[in-house]
Amino acid sequence: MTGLTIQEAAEITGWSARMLRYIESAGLVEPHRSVSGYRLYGPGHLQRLRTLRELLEVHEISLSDLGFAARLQTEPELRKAVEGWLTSEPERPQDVPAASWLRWEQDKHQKLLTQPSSHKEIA
Amino acid sequence: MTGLTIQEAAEITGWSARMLRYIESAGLVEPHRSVSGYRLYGPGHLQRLRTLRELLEVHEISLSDLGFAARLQTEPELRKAVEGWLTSEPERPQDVPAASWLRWEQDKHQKLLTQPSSHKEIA
DNA sequence: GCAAGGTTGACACGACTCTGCTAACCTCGG
DNA sequence: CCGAGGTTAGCAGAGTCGTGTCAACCTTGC
Repeated sequence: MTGLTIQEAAEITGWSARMLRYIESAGLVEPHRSVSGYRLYGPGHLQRLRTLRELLEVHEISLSDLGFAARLQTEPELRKAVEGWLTSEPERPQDVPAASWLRWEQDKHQKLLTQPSSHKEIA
Repeated sequence: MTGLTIQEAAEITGWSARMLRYIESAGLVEPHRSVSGYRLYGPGHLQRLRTLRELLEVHEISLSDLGFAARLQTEPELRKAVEGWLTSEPERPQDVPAASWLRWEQDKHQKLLTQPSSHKEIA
């Protein structure tokens, strides 16, 4: 009783049990384990799972994106390199109206949303 | 002569012509165009392409990652949301030793490196 | 005017993502 | 002890990424 089982956690967070395991494999939300190996989700985990859902849906990002964001936070080298590259304008600043890659980045998620995923009560 | 053709640019930057078009479609390096539609790469573009190469290889990131980083810079909402999520510890701070997702994020690139891509003189 | 090389569009392929499902096995509660 | 439900491992299938290649057509240089 030091946490909910994976099925319970799944039901109240809206993820499937399968996805909870996947998310764990990605290191994003890692529940405790009972002595016998059962996953035990505490309130903090549930909260984190719910906000994760929010985050991904609202901003149309992927788990990989989040993983990369994490790297950006913990690898200053990387952060500097990336920011440096992004802010150094190629030729003329007006060339890229800050919309092309944005389009691109969002298009690839656009398609994901059009496929009717079984549990996805966004509508 | 206001820029190199795609083939020339490809040769001196190490990308393939195909990839230059792909990179352009991602909005990351967009050359000028001649009246007849030929891509014209200037010194700035070449520089950007070289550093892009560096960036991706050294830090093992993808074009999508870079696209996401760009979004982070221009969408404060997103940035705040992501940073907020990442810094809110799930239960105990020691749970995730800042290595799991890092592993995960790098593993997926690890494999990419093991496949012998035709032009990739990293060795 | 013709070969070399540019343009877009499409197919293809392997690796990876996200997700469901099934199998074989372990654990818990009554 | 037995059924519900947990665990891992793996297949599967649609979609994306990175990349090559090929076709059909246009442009340039000589």
